[in-house]
Formats: sequence, structure tokens, C-alpha cells
Amino acid sequence: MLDQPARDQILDAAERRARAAGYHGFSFRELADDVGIKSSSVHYYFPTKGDLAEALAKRYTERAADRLGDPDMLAPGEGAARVASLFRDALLIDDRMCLCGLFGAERDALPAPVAAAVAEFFLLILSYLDRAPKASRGDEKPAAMLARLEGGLILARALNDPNLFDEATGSPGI
Amino acid sequence: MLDQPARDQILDAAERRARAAGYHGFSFRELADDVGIKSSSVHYYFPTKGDLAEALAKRYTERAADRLGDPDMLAPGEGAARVASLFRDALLIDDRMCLCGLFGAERDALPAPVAAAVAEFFLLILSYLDRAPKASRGDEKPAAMLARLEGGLILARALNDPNLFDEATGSPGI
DNA sequence: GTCTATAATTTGATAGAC
DNA sequence: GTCTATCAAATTATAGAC
Repeated sequence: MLDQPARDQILDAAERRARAAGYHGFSFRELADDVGIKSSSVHYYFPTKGDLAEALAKRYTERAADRLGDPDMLAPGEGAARVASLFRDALLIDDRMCLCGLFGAERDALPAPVAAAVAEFFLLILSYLDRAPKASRGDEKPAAMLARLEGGLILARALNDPNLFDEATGSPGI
Repeated sequence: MLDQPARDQILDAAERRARAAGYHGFSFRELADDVGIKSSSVHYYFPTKGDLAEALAKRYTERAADRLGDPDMLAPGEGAARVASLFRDALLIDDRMCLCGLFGAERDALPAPVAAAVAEFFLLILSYLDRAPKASRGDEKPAAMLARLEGGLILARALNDPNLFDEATGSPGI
């Protein structure tokens, strides 16, 4: 396991904490302790907390885009399946909220550049679902599906029962 | 307009701020300023922030229960309609997230009694939807509907477009 | 009940040495 | 790049006068 550049370690720590506690729920000092450096070194990479959170949201969106791939190259219904597994893994593998779901709920409390980066995440998923080949004409609308996935995460986490995500979203087959 | 007892004014201010910024996104001093008192007076009513947030979640749940009424006394489909309008008003009238939706997303960062009170809100809505007479046997599952509503709020707020809530939830008729 | 005063800690952020 | 040192402000919370 090659250890990662400090910048990446900081982002990893920040993502873990932000996805559990929100934008105001973590501090530079906590991240520094997580990584094993001093908080001034965190400021070296990210001058302000807004800069850090903006980078966080952008990396989160890029990773989602990479994982989802080109929506024009998919079999019918596969787009929805890929998006669903993205959220399901956030819950079951990471044991965390969707970063942009939590930041989106806190939107009014975010620096404007962070809020804009969060909006980009939602636009990405919506346009992806819109472009991906449908399984049938009765398919759920992109906004409805995305809402069910974000809400499914909240339900599962609020009641501490991962099964509620599957019950809410109908994955894998309910 | 009779002015309310200080305790209620504090809870009102806290609810407004918590529903915009989350548990760590507001302070005793801000609430004191909102109400026009000193932060030590806020502590008189709520010794700790956890006490305040717990009272907040409980009041939020009680108000929802009062507004929803007895699920056994409803016409078919009316239960779902009442729950939907509860969330729709949170967005369109209050211009805020659902308190327990935001707190639920931040669950890991909440004092245990607050997390427990938040869970009670979700159990209330789920049991209400479960007991209310269905419009048809094809009706959406309670967890699926609740997830769509919470997620619909997030989508609408993250993209700053209230119409997305209706598009995601299918209210009033889409 | 509300205040003044204050304590102890944490926060976001900067300056400057190495 | 990382550190020490520091700052000003904010945070949760308490003691005690009125």
C-alpha cells in the first residue's frame, strides 16, 4: 500500500467526516490529526474551508462520472442500475451519506462555490439518467429515481437499518 | 400578535437555523440574538445543545402527528396526500429542509438522545402510511414514498428549483 | 427569568522559520 | 511542504447578581 500524497489523504479524511457530520461538522484540526500532520499544513493545500469543501464536491462528482461511464453505451436499464449501485455502495461499503446529498440539504449554509459544485453533482446524475437507454416507457423519471436514492440513504441511516434502503429503492428486487 | 414565551421563540429560531444549516450549523449566541436575549438565557431553558436539539426533534414530530391526524379515519389515498403536503409545505412555505431529514443525514454526529428522537419521526410517518387506507393495491411502499419526499426536498434545494420536488414526487399531478 | 462576567476549548486562519 | 507559534473570534457552558 503506497501511501498517498498528503493532499489526497486530507481529502479522504474530509470526505469521511463531511459525509457523517456535514460541512460544519468537521474541522481543520481534526483532519490534520487524522492524517498525522498539523492544521497549518492543511491550510497549505486548502487556504479556506470553502476551498476544501469545493474540492471535495468536485472530486466526488468526478469519481461518480468515472464510475458511471458513457450513458450512450449502455444496455436498456443499465443506467438506472449503475446509479442505484453508486448510492447503495455509499451506504453499505462506505457506511456514509452521499456527500452531495448532505451538502445539498445544507445548501443555505455553504459558501457559494461549494453550493455550485454540489449542484453540478445533481445535474450530472439527472442528465445521465435522462440520456441512458430506458428499460421500458414506464420508467421512473430521473428526478424521482434520484430523490428515492438520496431519501433511501437518509431513511436507512436515520433508522440505522440498511435494509430500508433496499425497501425504499426496490434494489435489488423487491 | 401576542408574543410567544421565550422558550417557544428559542425553539422557533433553532428550527429555522437547524433546517438550513444542520446541527453544527447554529449556535446558542445566534439563537439568543434572533430572540433578543442573551445566550445564558438560552441555557436556562436548554442546558445543553443536545437538550435543545432533542426538544426540537420532538416538537417537530408532535406537530407532524397533529397535522396528519388519525390514519384510521381517512379516505383511501388521503394518508399519502397528507404526508406529501407536509413535506411540500416544508419546502414551499417554510423554504427549509425537513428537520429530521437533515438530522437523519447527520445521525452519526448527533448526541444519542437526538438521534433517537429523529428515528421516532421516521417511525411515525412509516406507521402512518402503513395504517392509512390505500388508494389501490399498486400503491407505493411507505419507505419508498418517504424516501422520495425527503430526497425530493434535497433535490429541490440543492438545485434551487422547487419544481423539482413536484417532478420527483409526482405532486400534485405529473 | 434575565442579566453580566467569565471560563475553557475550539475554530478558521496567518506569519515566518526550516 | 511541514513545522512552531500565534491570533482573533466563536463555541459550549457555568457562576452568581438582580
